[in-house]
Amino acid sequence: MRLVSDKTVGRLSLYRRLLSGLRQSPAQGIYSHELASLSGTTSAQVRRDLMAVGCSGSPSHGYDVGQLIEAISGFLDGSESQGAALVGVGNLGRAIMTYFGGRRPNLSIVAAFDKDPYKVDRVIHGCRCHRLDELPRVAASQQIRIGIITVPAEEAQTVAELLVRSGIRAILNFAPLPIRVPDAIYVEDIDMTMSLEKVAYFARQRAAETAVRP
Amino acid sequence: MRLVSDKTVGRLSLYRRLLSGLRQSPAQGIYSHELASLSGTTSAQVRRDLMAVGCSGSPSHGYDVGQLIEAISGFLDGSESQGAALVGVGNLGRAIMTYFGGRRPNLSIVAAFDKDPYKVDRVIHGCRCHRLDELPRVAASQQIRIGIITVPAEEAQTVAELLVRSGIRAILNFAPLPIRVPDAIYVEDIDMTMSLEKVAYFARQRAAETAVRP
DNA sequence: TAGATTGTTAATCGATTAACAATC
DNA sequence: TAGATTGTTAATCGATTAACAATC
Repeated sequence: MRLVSDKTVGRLSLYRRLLSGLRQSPAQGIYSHELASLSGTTSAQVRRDLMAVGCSGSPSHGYDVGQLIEAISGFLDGSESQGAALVGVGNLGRAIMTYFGGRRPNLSIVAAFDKDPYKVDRVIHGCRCHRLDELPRVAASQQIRIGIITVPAEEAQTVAELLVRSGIRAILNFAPLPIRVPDAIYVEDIDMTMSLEKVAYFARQRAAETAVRP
Repeated sequence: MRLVSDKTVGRLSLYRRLLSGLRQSPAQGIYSHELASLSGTTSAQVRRDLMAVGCSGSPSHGYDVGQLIEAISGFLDGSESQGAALVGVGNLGRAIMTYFGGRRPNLSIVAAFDKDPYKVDRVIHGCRCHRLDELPRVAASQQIRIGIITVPAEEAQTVAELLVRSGIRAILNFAPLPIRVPDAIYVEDIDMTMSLEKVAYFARQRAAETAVRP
């Protein structure tokens, strides 16, 4: 399979969800401009992304919806299912566990970790909560390669290093500070504080712009 | 104030948090490469961002930390405080409310909304939960210009349109589908499903790379 | 056929990076 | 002074956009 960019992978994830939600007959087609309109991109962008996963359409019928879903799934999911480890069973951590709870068979949170002894050994949303120092053992035994960090900022770096030592290859980081890991580890940051402050900035800016208009 | 890009605003938000966490003497300086190392960017990037908010440093002492925090705050926060409205008081919504609860006096969630009558009129994390149809009235009376969407995907578009009708200027969207709003409205998407699927993809890819190595 | 869409190449755009004189 | 950093301009890079022949 060809090498694709970070952004393309993200758009493919969105395309799949949009296509799955269509609920039209399997044989029906969809044009690139239709998918572009749904996903908020351009039709050229859509065609390029779909080409990257080996999909081709026809000028008369566009792309086959069922075939697209299958191709994107084959590209994103691979052959075997993947489990993720979540570290930090606070309010946010529990919400994330619920959010991803039993969504997809190919990708789910299979183990949670916390340093708080009161949370250990409880089952939250069908997922066992372990002691933090059991991470290497559990990650190895369950072949976990994905880590999710939902601990406070000051603990994020320590947890990141523990995840890396436990054999994790990619991290979804919710802590509001960047973590430093080896280049071989993929990190995706979700910095909600940054996002809210950006929104606040542009809300003020747009409001000022409108106020100036005659 | 000069016009800055979306990304610069995000980085400034991060710089401020990093600088606030330093806890060094107010008179002490910081070099661009130090801030770059903390934030995961380059020193040239840092200098360009700081120039955008009118900060200048000296070759001998770098940038004054206190002055930087003040300049970035002046740029991001503006003169008056802003309140945000959160729509969708589910697991994720409540976690977000806790997360941003009483953080900053300049920016906080001041009202929550849900269509579920059992949630209405309760106070969650010091924040009153209103009926969804009260959004226009509450937003107008409290001059709310920021909206946060934490409802399920299928309700996101309806809620987005209600927010726009209520005078909101910028939206933080947690729903896993893009929302369609007028160009004048700023939208920041946090698509956690996309992020997790990206992480899963690269975890698999990186694992495969390592496996191939001799 | 006519008309719209696909696949692919060339052009554009913006952001990042490199370079370097000015500064402390 | 010498050495490192700043501020600013030029070069590079990558991604997006435009263009257009091939296709149905």
